[in-house]
Amino acid sequence: MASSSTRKEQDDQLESAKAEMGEVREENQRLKMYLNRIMKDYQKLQMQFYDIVGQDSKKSQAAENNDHHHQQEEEEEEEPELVSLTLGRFSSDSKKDGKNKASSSHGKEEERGNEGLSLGLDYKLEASKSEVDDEALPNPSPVNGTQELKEEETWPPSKVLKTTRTGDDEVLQQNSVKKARVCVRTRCETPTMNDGCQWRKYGQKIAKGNPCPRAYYRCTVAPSCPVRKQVQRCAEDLSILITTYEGTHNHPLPMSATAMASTTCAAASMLLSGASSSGSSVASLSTSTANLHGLNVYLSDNSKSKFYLPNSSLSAASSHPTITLDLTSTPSSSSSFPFNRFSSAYPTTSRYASTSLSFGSSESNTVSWGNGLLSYGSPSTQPYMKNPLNINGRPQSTMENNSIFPSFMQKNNLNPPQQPLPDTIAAATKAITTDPNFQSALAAALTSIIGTGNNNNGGGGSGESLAQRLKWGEQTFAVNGNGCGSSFFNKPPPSTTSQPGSLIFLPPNSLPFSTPKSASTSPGDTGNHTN
DNA sequence: CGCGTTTGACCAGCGC
DNA sequence: GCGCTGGTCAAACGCG
Repeated sequence: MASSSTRKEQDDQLESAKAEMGEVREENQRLKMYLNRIMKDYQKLQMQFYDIVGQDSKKSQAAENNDHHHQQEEEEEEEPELVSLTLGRFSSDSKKDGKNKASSSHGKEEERGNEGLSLGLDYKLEASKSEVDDEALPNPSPVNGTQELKEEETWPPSKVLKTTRTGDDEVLQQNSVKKARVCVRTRCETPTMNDGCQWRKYGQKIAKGNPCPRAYYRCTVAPSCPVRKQVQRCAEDLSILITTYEGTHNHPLPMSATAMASTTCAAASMLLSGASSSGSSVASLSTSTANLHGLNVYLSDNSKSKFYLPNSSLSAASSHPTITLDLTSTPSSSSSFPFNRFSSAYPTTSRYASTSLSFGSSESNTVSWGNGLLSYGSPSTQPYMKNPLNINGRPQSTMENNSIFPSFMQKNNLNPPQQPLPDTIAAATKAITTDPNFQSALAAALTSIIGTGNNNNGGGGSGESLAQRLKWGEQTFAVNGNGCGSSFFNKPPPSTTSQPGSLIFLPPNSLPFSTPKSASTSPGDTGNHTN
């Protein structure tokens, strides 16, 4: 009797399991359909976009003859390609898009630009690989995604703008919108995290609430490059280095820098995609946390707190949407995600959402990164580079190694970084993206993040008009213009067919973490030489 | 001598 | 309006 009953139970379970599987299959089918639909919509929009752009360019050309302002626009058309497209994302249409962005300050165009943005990330990623980018851009910055977004949002500090620093680009960047920042938290013993770029320190300041001085760096790869970064130690954990990137590289980046750039780009894209939907959706994002198989996606609404320590002060300047990539190894999974405390520590009073992505070691798949490269492995092997690359043949060692905490560094007698191999990175990326758990988790996370958002589009944004409403299952997603993040789902990789029954993800190569095939340049100098 | 860092001063934004 | 703070500038300094 008992045995039969148990057997029956088993059968029932089996049946139910089968039924579930069937449902899941149906779900997958449905998702596929949606995906196809999205693709069609995307293509349609793309076509429309091209048309509009084409018309627009004609108009502007005509107008240029009569108007100086338009002349400016034209100039922008030249530069914009570097600036707006630095992301390298848009392929053939990138130019057009760039143009739009350049003139994004004007209504319609802005919309279009946004559209391009929202749809473009994939492009960028592809483009970065293809020669299109190079062809299209005289001075293309292959990567750095953040940039374009930021570019679009402008590199804000008005002061900065006032300084005649960037000339043409400056004009482009003078959009009123605040630019997103990408904060990267890494467990890095070195004074600064080497991201492959060349930086020059132009200032240092002690921020209130944090005994550790904050160093200001400017990208010196190109004289006119607007990109800056702030480096600061975490007051609570001096081993954690907080690097904040702002701006867009308007120049080609060294291979070793592309990884970071891409990643920050994606992060910013994600942030902006959320932020673009304006306050309400941001708010919806604000409390979302998801553990994506080791990839913690944390969306918080404390722009004020940003990534800083709870007790560190965040200035009023916090009006930048900030996304935080937590590359520190978090002892536990998402639930104890370090930033949680931040969110709790800071009431959500901010104007912009702060988004955190944690690549901690919550699971077997640990992805941490330093030196512009990802390392795939144990958190303990925190990669860092003491000796920055010699791009341009200049010794960079002095540039970033004036540590904020030299003594600290010396004390800890840092070990030479373990250089992550490009393959490793690719493997990590692949592992993450191909993992069904990841995909499903991501789907769930997205559902919770986006779906719950409802995207009320409370206002502000240009988003609404641009918003493409996508029906995803029962959820309705509004994909807003700025959202590169959304583009993750908008377009399946050209070369890769959508993964069956799962969300489309960029192929590892096109992921933010995609790394230069030859990361040779970078870590070479595993230099132990301390300053 | 050139280049990069250091550091004090200055400016602007924000909150009270 | 005032004070605080973050961010930037630029002269001085140090190093190779």
